[in-house]
Amino acid sequence: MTTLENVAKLAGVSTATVSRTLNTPEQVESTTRAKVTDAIAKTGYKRNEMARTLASQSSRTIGLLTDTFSSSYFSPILEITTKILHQHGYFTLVEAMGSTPSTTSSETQNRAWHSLTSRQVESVILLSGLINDDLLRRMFSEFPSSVIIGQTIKGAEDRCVSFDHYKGGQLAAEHLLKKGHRQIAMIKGSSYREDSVERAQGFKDELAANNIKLDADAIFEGDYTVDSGRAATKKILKKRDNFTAIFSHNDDMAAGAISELHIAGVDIPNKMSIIGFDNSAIAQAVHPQLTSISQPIKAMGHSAAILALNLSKSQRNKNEFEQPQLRFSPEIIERHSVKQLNTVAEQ
Amino acid sequence: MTTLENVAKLAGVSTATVSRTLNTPEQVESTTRAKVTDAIAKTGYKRNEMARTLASQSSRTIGLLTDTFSSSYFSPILEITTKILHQHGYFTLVEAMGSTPSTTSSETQNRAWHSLTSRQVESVILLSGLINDDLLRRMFSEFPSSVIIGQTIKGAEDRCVSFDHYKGGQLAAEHLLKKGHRQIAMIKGSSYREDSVERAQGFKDELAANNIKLDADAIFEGDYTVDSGRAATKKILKKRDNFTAIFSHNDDMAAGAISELHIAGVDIPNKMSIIGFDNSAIAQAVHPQLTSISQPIKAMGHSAAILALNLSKSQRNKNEFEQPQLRFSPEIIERHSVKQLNTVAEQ
DNA sequence: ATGAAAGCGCTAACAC
DNA sequence: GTGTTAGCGCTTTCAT
Repeated sequence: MTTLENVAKLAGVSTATVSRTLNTPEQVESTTRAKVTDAIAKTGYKRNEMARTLASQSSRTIGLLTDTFSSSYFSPILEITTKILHQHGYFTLVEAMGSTPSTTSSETQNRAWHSLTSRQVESVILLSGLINDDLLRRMFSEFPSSVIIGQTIKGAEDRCVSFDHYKGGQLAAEHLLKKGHRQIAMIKGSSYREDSVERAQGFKDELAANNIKLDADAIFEGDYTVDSGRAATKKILKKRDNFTAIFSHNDDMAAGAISELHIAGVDIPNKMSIIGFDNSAIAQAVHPQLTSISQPIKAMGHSAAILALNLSKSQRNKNEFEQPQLRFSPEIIERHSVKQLNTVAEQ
Repeated sequence: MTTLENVAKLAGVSTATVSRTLNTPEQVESTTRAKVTDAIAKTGYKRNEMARTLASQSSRTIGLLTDTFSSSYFSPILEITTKILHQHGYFTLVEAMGSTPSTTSSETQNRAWHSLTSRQVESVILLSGLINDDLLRRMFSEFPSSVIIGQTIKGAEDRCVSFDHYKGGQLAAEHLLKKGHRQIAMIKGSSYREDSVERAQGFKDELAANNIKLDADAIFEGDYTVDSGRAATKKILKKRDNFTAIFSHNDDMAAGAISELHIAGVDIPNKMSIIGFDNSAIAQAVHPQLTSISQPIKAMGHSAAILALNLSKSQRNKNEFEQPQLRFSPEIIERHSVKQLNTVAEQ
């Protein structure tokens, strides 16, 4: 392991000079800079980021904390955030906390959090989803440079990147209504998730505004997996035979629904329409391709990264970033899973 | 920021003692241990892993280097490796290098590598895929404690976790043959990927062993995306009308194929059978559910993690792990996308 | 069983 | 523009 000191000796300068040519090259004369650069090349020197962190009291790293690595949000968020952070000389550290409060030991959660903070992250990006998760909120409050994607926390709105789930639900209802659907079933997500209750509420309210009531027996619960969508659909088919459309709270469950409908011989969209949520990769892979409410994940990740950078210690840098967009709106991506029903005056 | 020294003062002991009660509690008397534990609780002390790394000359962290974070392998591998590494007090650091040699600047690649090594990772798990990637191989050779998932490198077989892609190709062919198929198209992956060429070779060889030739005009190329599967399938349908089956080099492309066949009104599996590769999540989400060659990703990740741990510096630990399985075999997961053709004596 | 002290590799005043 | 030096927070001999 070559150290700064080795390089310094070889170049015939002090360690400070080597450090300078590495960090602020403009402060060192070009001739000495050349000597140093040479020595670095010869020795194959690589700086030790750990020592650097300790000495400079700044780690130039930002944590990304998710519920589970298999979440469909995780990869795109990780991709965009690392890209941006790298552009600014920052590293990313990832940890997972477990998908639900109950499923995960608080030990796991604490370990994840500790793993991040003990490594001196300057900010952490919380990938939310869990509601009632006191821990998450506590982390958010206790770590003043953390930002959160997915919910808005009172009194700290400027650290929250959020999405209008309520409006997303409305949009889904509006679309189905416009297409003439009146008998609609909903496959919702866990009641633990705030986003899911908001989606449900927006959907219900929009229907209600059009004098349509979403009956309790038209609501089915899933856990965001393909299989749970399949199971819910089985129940839907058993329950009543006059539904013409299904609103699913995510695309995976919608895919399960589609699969189950195929098996039951129900034609999509002619006998049953379906609309998903998230516009994730799977929406384009199923047949018919799924109409879905899109959440601009990448853009939200982008905002979060900028926010995190702004809040970082090392960000004593003169050039601050412009304040990024914090609130994002849904958009409907029409594909081929919703049918225009023949005009019928009333349900 | 409370430091070890603060804790030591409050407890009325030396920093060494605090350090010991943290790392080797059995070496400190229970009464003093209690004092220290108290002080730690009172101050809310969290150890600084960076300083610890520097002082102990071991980072207890292992790098995971992938081509892209959106790879379908990445999440499951990350999930299993972090789980195992955590169990042994290790952290995981992730980086992405870019998906193909051409698509990515060598700067990006070097940055990724540097990000890992400069942070003193004790081992790195390379998630392979790229062939001809000198850089990857160079990293592997230059970093004696690195391990690789996905290919076997001569002279370092004990650091390689690999999968028998050739046999996978054979298995696919054997299955199709057994089901009576003779006119078969193949959607292969990039020729840059060794795994893909092996899959193709195994497939061809098995067909040849049964006196069936896979003509050049029955081979179509994709890039592992759903869309490329769709595009390839368009070509297949245009090319000839007597294919009865398609072998796709991954499930995403197979999903694209299924989608395109649906659009073209080709019944699956009655008019066209299809078999995928990887047995990834999407295989269960499409309709009909996809028969696929499974790659035991989780098990492979497990092996890699154990291997990495064994090669780590800090692993001066007395208790070594048993040598994990290094070579994995394919398995066919039958679902509903391949039809048993009515017995026809000859093609 | 515990303490003193010397670093780990680097940065950042502060001098020159 | 460059060198000297004092740490950053911890671990780890080496004494006691």
